[in-house]
Amino acid sequence: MAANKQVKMEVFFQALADRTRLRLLNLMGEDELCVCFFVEVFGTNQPKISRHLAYLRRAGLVSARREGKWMHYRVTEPQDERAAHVFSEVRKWLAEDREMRRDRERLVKICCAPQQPVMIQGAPRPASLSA
Amino acid sequence: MAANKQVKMEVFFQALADRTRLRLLNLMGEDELCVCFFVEVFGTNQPKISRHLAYLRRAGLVSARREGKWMHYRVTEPQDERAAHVFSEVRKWLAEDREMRRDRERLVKICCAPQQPVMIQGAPRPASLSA
DNA sequence: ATCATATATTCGCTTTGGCGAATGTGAGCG
DNA sequence: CGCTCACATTCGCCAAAGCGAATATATGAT
Repeated sequence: MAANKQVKMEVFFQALADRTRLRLLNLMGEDELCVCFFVEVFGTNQPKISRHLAYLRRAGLVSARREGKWMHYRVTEPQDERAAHVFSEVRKWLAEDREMRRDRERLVKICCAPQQPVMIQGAPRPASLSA
Repeated sequence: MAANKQVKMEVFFQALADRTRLRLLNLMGEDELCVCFFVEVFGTNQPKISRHLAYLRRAGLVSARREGKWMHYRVTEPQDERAAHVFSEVRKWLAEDREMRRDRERLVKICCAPQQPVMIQGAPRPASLSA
């Protein structure tokens, strides 16, 4: 375990200073989520998503897990207690935003649709929606 | 007056994504503070301070008040409740940082010194230290 | 080994943002 | 008026960051 990898505050806020990254964090919620879902929900190109996820990873806000061809990303709790609390409050704030809500709804809709979009056929379902 | 100038989240975090601006916000604390004190405490050039204060102002995080030759800046509470809470928690976080603490100490030291630095002689005292 | 799929990285390009130095502005004073 | 003081803005310059397009990598299937 890293003894006390202190969160650099500017780096933390730089990571939050972009709408796409905020949307990514919002869509992850409490669970891990597969890259293809971000692409599908945002309706954007895939490299853009990957670049922003990489940025978040470098900033220490998310971590990634490989499962076969798929990569799952999830929010990482900062070690610093105060930072973790701020981060948590930020995410609650995100959840109230119009566009963020729409994103969530689209995720649900996409997952529950009888006919899945091509991109995500066979992709691992988000845990929160697989109940 | 604008009815409900909604806080744009990216703009909010962009404003926080710079160490100098974080230090400015920290040094203001709950009271208004005169520009010359920022310059003196940070030991930097004055245009740099003014530019960052202007940035914070454009982002809606601080407001300014003129008093003769002097300009006083203070933190502005966001209208949005959730935003205000996040902002408040961020500032608590700032207050725990090493450098931020040093800044505060330097402010006190400068204000209480028997021989004031030339720059701030005659400048209006910060309210929090004039008791 | 070849191919397809899922994701990551690189490449130009443009925009944004930070800096110090210089200059502009508004208030008070003589 | 002209001068000074406190502060703001502008000007080049450079680095960071965002974008779409193209390319690279890794895994699994055949």
